[in-house]
Amino acid sequence: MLNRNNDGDIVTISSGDESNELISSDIENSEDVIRVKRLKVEQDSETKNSQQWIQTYQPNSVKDVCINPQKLKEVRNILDQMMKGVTETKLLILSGPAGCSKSTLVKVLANELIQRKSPARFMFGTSTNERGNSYTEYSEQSIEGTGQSNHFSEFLMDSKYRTGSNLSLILIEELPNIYNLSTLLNFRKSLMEWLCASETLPPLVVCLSEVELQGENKYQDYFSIENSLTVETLFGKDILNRKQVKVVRCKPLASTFMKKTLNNIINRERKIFASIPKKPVQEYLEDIISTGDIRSAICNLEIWARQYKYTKSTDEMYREVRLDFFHAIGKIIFSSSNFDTKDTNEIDCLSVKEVQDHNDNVPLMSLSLLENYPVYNDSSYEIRTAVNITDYLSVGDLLTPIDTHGDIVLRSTRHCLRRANCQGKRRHGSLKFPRHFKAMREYRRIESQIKLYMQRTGNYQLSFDDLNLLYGYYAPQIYMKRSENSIRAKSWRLGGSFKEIYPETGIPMPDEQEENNLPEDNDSAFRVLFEKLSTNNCISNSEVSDDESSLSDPIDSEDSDDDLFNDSIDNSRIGKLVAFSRSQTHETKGTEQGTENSIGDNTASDTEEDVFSSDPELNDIISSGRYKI
DNA sequence: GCCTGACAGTAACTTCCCGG
DNA sequence: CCGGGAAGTTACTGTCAGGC
Repeated sequence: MLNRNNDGDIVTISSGDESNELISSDIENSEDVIRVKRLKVEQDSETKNSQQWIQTYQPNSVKDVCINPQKLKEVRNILDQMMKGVTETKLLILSGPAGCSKSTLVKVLANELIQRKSPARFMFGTSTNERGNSYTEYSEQSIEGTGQSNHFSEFLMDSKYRTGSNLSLILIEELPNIYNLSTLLNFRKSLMEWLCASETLPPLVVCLSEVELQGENKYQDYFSIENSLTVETLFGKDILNRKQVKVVRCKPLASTFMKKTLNNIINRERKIFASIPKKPVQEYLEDIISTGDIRSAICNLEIWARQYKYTKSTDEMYREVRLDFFHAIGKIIFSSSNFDTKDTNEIDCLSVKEVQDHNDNVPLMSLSLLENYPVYNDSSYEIRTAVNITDYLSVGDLLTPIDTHGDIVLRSTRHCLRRANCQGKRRHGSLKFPRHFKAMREYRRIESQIKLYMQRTGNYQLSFDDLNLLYGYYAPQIYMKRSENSIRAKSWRLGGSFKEIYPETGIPMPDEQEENNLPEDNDSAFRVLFEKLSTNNCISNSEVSDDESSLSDPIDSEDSDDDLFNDSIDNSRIGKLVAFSRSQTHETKGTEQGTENSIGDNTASDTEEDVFSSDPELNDIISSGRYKI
């Protein structure tokens, strides 16, 4: 109802939508009510805007919790029995990765079960604070004036009396400093006392986000709470073996449940998502859903959606760059259809000008024209035309330092094709992607895989080159070699699964499904691989397919959907890779060792390396500064 | 002795169907 | 359209036998 403060302003009104209906009709039109309504709307709007989605969409009921229904059912049954006192279970341990809705589920279930048990307590409760009494959460700051190691035991002592009409679920999400031995022992001792107590106790739940810690020694030779915070290392076998303890293990959330929750948020935030095309939203959803962490997924989705209109998806920009680029090639090869009404010379001039206005990457344009001029009339023209085009492209290449070299390349190609002696109706083949694009796509794909792998394993110390070498080259070798260091690696790896690697073949690329199948843990293969890298740096099979058909694809709809396609050349990285490859090649030649066990034909690959390292054209490109290193 | 693949069992996930 | 349940699928783990 309405109250007034000393100034006569209305300051409170019953919360909830129903409250508005309670306002009597005789004051419906008064200024006060209008003012109150406006204030309430503004406050709600401000509160909502200032809150993060993770707070706004925090589940209030069990049906809103993003979790496997079977898991929900299991936990609900256990908690229900604990609250009714019909089970011997006194401690429920919920373990699993972060963001799998463990603690949210417990809090919501506590509200539901205790509310059902004693509804009178909640009849007059209107604020979330009052409703929060259904669970009591441990916090290191919750008890003042107590030594740190006694925090927890004091908390449990106080919690013992939260039974009967004062019933509360005791939730431990925040742990005391269990890395201090005496605190850990006190923690276990307090729990053991709780389990052995004869009196009726409130339900005690510990939510543990299991983590594998990565210290300086990332190859863990031992298993302890210092490197693995798990149910076993935290509680110890004495507690876990007791019949009063129940452990429920949760897995990362399945995509179906996360998709449902996130789509619900997208629906409710339709104002923000209205300006974002559906496709990037769905692509981003798939990306964040794969983590199995609903909390970080909601946070990431919010940041992504709010920033989208300013930054846009980089993938989309790449696509636009690519499409513009291929339109430009088409305008040079076939001339632009925009000027069909004009005479031929004018069409050519305008086509070239249009391309020049929008593309300044002349070397890439030259390369693309070189690969695509044969599609004009399916190469059915005099050989002289082809010779002239390649000559002009070469001249344009030589004249790179001159500003007008792009003009020469474009005009001469258009000029030659315009004068090509073609009989009958002209028929054209499909334009092809330059191998540069294909190579960049592969480069970015591997790079993103490595970044993901580094994120997952926490191995930030190793460089991109190191990881590429480790997982693209040494891992399959070590695996295939039946030595004492052989490792049976079942998990995901760069370059494809091991079962697809054969001694006589190169390293296959992972297929689309496998790309998403990332490893959960850092496997011990890293150790052997790292040692291998530091003692035996050599590359013998860095094969690059020269098969033009494999590198140049016709433009089709399938390629248009390729998100990883990108024209951005990271010159510094290319320079580093070239320098790295060369240094490895020289080392290999100098030491003539370490390649006995390498995959494939060493002679052939060595020859390729020699050709690569002594390529005068490449030297010229690098020394002329066209690829700045 | 080690590696590998086949097989079985289990748990979790996905899909489909049905009723409200 | 949504929720619940059943059935099918997938992933993971452990065991065992055969090959090197």
